[in-house]
Amino acid sequence: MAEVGGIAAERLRSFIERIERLEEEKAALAADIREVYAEAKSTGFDVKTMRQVIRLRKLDRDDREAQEHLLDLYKQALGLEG
Amino acid sequence: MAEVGGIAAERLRSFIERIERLEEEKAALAADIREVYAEAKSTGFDVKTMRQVIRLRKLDRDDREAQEHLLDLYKQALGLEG
Amino acid sequence: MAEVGGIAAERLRSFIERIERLEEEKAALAADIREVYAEAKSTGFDVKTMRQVIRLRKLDRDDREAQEHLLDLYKQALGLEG
Amino acid sequence: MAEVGGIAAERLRSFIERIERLEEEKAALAADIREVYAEAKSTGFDVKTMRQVIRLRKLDRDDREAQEHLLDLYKQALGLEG
DNA sequence: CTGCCATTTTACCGGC
DNA sequence: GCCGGTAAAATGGCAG
Repeated sequence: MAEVGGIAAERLRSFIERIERLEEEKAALAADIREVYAEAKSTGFDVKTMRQVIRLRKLDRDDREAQEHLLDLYKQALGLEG
Repeated sequence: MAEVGGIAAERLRSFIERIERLEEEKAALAADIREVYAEAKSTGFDVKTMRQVIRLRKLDRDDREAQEHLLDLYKQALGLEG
Repeated sequence: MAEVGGIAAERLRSFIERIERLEEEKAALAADIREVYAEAKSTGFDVKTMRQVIRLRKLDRDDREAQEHLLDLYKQALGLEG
Repeated sequence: MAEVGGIAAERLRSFIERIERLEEEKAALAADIREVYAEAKSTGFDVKTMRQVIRLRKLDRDDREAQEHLLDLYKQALGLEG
């Protein structure tokens, strides 16, 4: 019985389960991250500040990526790197 | 008739209408922005690149703000600026 | 120096700044809207439900506008109100 | 130089980097998930509906877990399976 | 329990 | 006219 109501049920089930598995791993990582924050906090660090630092470093990274992306656009616009 | 089903109908209506008014203005601005892009495009500029430039400049601004916010947190953490 | 790398730099800068200015105003309105929701919430209204109401009213408005637009088309086609 | 301004700099750096590493892995998983959705979509499935299904299945799982947790509490309270 | 922040979802806009 | 990607809105989760 590969088809139910015109839907390839097995295929769908496979996709769903792959996603659920990945979501599970993602949730586990989120839990790990929370643990690290908790550990840092119990060591006396300020979580709010840590988050801010991490956000800032991420902004820097994003900025660099955006710069590179922009450069690519310019190259493209000028017909370089063909 | 200030109350309907336990809800302060007039008060609610007022909030709703304030929001709808603001949303309208916001939509108008979005339309203006689209127009500017269209004009720029018809002048020969590449819209995609323009968007990227604007995004980049915004990232810079956000970065600066995050820096300042971080500085504030540090000050706070050190008990400065009482 | 009106041209850099074949790009009318001043013209571009002008477009960019117009857009950024408009974006700023748009962001300010978004902030206003958030404030109104916050106020409504602190008055005891449920924000989520308010959003639903607003969405529905917008749909209604869009419908009416579409209807009116259609009516205009018909009138035009029939040579009325020319 | 283990201390800067009263902050155990190395320790902090270590926490930050652990978190960033974990965030990176989390982002990678998010990308994987997006890919699976994309693949499913290109196979003809409706992504929005798939998300709904997954949300529902998660609710079911959470319910079951809550039930089981409650059961454990009861068992414990009754001195069973100690 | 409240407010804030991240993530997710929806809507829009440009390109093909 | 549709698709893909990008930005905005909205919801949910976490810290304080």
